[in-house]
Amino acid sequence: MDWSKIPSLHALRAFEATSRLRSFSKAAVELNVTHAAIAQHVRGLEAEFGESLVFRQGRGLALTEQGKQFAQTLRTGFGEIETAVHDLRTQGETRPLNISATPAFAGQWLMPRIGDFWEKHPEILVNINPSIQLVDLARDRYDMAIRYGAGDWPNLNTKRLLHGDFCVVARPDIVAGRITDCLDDVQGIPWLLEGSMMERTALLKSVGVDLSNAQVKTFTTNELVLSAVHAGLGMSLQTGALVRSQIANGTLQNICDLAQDGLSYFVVTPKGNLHKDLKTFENWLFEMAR
Amino acid sequence: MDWSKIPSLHALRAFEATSRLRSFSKAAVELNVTHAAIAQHVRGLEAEFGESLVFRQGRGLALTEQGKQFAQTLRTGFGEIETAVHDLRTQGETRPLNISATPAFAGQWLMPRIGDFWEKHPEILVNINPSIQLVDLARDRYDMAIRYGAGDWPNLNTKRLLHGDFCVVARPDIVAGRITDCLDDVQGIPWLLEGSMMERTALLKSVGVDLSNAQVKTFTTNELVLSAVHAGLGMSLQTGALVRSQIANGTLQNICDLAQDGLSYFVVTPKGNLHKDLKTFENWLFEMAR
DNA sequence: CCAATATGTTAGCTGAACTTACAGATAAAT
DNA sequence: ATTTATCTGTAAGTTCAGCTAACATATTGG
Repeated sequence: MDWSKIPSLHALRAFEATSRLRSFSKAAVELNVTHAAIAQHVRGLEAEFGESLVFRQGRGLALTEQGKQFAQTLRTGFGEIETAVHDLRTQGETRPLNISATPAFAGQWLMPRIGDFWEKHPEILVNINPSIQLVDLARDRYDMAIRYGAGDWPNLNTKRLLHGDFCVVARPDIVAGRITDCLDDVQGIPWLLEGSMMERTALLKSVGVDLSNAQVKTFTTNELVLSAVHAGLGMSLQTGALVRSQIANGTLQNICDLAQDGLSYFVVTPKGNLHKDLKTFENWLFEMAR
Repeated sequence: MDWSKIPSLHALRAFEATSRLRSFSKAAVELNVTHAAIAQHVRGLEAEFGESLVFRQGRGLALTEQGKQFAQTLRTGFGEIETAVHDLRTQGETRPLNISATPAFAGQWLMPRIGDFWEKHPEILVNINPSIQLVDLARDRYDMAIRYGAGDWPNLNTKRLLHGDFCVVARPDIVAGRITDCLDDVQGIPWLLEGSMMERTALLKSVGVDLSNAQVKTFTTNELVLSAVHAGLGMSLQTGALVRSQIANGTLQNICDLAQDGLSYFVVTPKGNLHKDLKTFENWLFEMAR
């Protein structure tokens, strides 16, 4: 497109408005400038083209034949531009943020804090969907996912939110009187585990816990696991970040930290198109994680 | 059209070029600005809409889904604008100026000076058509007429070019030795007149000249009248403006001024559509008339 | 590993776009 | 016929949107 042959867009707009309203003064009102600005633009176009576009008719203006044809095509052009802008604005109307998160994260970390976000941003709706699966952000129309892993998912933006350190917790009275570091002094206390957490059983094995010689109870969700822990039915392996506040307020006892480099909670967003409120929510997540 | 809801046209243009070329740098070249200007415009649009429109992809850019749709409609709009400009330019290609003038004006005043116009504006072609009739400018496709009269022709623009004062002239030797003001001392010198000039005979009668008692010779055109005057065959009534230069250089003697209010030579142009070179020619005419 | 090419970003500059102020033309009201 | 209202015409002066300059960072090709 050879823009060097096209006059000022402001001038073309001034002429288009003039032609539609048959008046410099009315065009000035529509464009929020003075009639002098409009007149200068239109006369400038006439000078540039070497053609009359408008002429005086009584108190108002009329268009020459060339002016009429010119204005008609310009109006179509500016009309398309207006349509494009309108369509984009309509499309950008508020729809909720769709967030996918692991159930543990959603239940243990996010939901307890979400009240703070609602208070700070009442205008932003957030849908939180607990899922243990890696959702396809584009296909399933998620704006963000909180994932646990190494962070190397292709074609996605990833930012580490929380380190994935594990710890073993139990209700304090269950381990009362036992003085020992880590797992040496918890023989006989049942293990409470989530059935699908193969990684966690692997982790326990790697630090010497022989689950085949231990009393193990499994549940379908980590929520149930945590309910059983709170009920004093045993001890459980949990990610530190999720239970940090309960350790802090004394409802749970941290028996043992089990650091595991490389696996963390990540904020995952799609490349390209981003929800207009995504950055706001993301900033809030990192603020809460500090 | 609510322009307050439409962002900067410069920004929309920057985005359109970016989307078509997939590059800030290439868009900058097309628009003859720096890549920084383009980047600022596009990011400004994203901020205003609260939507991502482009994202980085390696060294270049890609469009989001919304960006693609937005760009498509904008391209149509700017395409129409380009078409409008191109059509107007094509239409305005040079054609000659068509000028109608009275034969006397054309022959005595305009043609002697036209060389100056040709020299100053070799690119402008001018067709000069001598006619004693009032041409219909629109119907007969004249861009301008030089008319003699009161100037009150309806639906036309009129500007007085030359005052219509008359004078009586003769070759200097024809009146040598006679010392008198105006017509008292020219008894016996023949009158040389153009056959169709009823107004002039009426003017002479109104100042006391009795043509029925005088020697009168008539010719078909004013050119022939002036040739006879230059040949020393008599005296003639002429419009002062047409013979002023010959009086000044001494080839003719001004015997008498006969002022006649209200009738003058006018530049007459149509309302509405004007030839692109008309103003240039008109300005030159008034320059010559000073 | 280095060079080339592209985008990101901010401080500072400037001329296109505009305003101001008045004049002139035309139509409506008195 | 005169006055008032409304519109365009125009030139001098003002201003900030649009831009450049300069440097940083990211990505790709050699």
